[in-house]
Amino acid sequence: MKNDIKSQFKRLGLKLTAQRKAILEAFASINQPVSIDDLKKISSSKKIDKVTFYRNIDTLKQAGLVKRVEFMRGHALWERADLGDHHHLICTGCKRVEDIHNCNVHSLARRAIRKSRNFKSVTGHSLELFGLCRQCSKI
Amino acid sequence: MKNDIKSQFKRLGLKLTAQRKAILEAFASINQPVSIDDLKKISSSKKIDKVTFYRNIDTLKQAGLVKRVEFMRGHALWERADLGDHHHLICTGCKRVEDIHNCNVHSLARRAIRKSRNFKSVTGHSLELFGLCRQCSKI
DNA sequence: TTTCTTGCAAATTTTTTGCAACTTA
DNA sequence: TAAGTTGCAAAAAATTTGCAAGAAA
Repeated sequence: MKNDIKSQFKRLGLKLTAQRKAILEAFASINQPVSIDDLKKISSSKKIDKVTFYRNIDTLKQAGLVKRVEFMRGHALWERADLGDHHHLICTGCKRVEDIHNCNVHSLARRAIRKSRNFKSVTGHSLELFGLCRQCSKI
Repeated sequence: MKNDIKSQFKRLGLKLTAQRKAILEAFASINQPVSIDDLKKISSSKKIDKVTFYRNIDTLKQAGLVKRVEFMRGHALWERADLGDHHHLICTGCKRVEDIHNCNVHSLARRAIRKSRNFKSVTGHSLELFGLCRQCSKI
């Protein structure tokens, strides 16, 4: 069972179009969470309609290839799901983003479930730290 | 230095209007994060314009009286800031929300700052766990 | 009576939907 | 060719802005 994008797409009954290639390339070209608008800019040479981005992001999300992250910005941001479980330090000044690794949210999630009467399982989580980078904290 | 809302408002040069009272009452009447629309419904007897909600939520946020929480819903949710540092278990099925207490994000934040070359301080955080409640996991 | 707030209308921004034309497999 | 995908137009949803009338201190 191959695991490259092409096989993965085939398995899901998804067709590998030029637009999808461009979107995957856009994700591959940047390792920061991106908005629909960022994606549109990155692949601006291809003239892809914004609706196509919305629809494909949704498809990629269903397929488990991208994840949504929330930076309290009023619009969704997305990043590749194959970057491993990690979180972010986000500068509220300049919007700079740095990845954080090795935060064991899973043990925390297990404990939350154990303590809860109403919840049965945790299927996802979101952990983001907001702060100031060195430059912005000087201002 | 009194700390009731009235004094707090005065200190900030904010006027205590009927609309603001209604919004604070709406927040007090429910201990779940609420959207602008929820607030509008809760205080529907008062006929407050939606713009007034947006503007006052912003004011209350600046004043540190409410906090934004992100449940990946495509719109902002808000909750009182005086409920103590806690997080949420959110059912992706029925949208039920349960508070989680005693998650020490602060030590995690300290460690992230210590490890980072670029970041100086953490000023806020967001930790949400998504999952299924007992009822929704049966379906 | 000065300053801050509100409501209304309108604009912006973000996301979704319908449908005919077009690709991919 | 059949099934899935795209672009365009339009709608819906979420949020912001300008301004004159109104309320609070």
